[in-house]
Amino acid sequence: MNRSDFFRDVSEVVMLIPYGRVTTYGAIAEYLGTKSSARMVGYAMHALVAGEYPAHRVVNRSGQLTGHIHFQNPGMADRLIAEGITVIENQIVDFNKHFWNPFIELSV
DNA sequence: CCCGTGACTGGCA
DNA sequence: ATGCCAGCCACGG
Repeated sequence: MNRSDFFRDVSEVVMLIPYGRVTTYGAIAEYLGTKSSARMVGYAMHALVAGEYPAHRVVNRSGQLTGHIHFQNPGMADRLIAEGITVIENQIVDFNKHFWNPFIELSV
């Protein structure tokens, strides 16, 4: 799998995240078979923010909006709040209640 | 070509 | 429970 494949796959998974749900960099990385490259998933997000992808639904393992800096206009938190998710200080409240697991939801 | 820098994470102290 | 550390690897200077 080359870089562009990876980026494309990441964008596909991100696109599948349901409204009002969130997932993590690691979950996506693991789903794509590159478990140890969660960081690359984060890197791939740069390309997605510019596009029509719900990149705001991807947070870190503890439910923190570590990528909020890369959003403008509606901030990352505002976009999530708009979807019914409670966010306090860049931290999602009841994170696991909103967590979307690619493995289970896409029944691999 | 080498080096520092991350939207990260699991494991272990 | 909390915090630190070593892998991780594409990019830009």
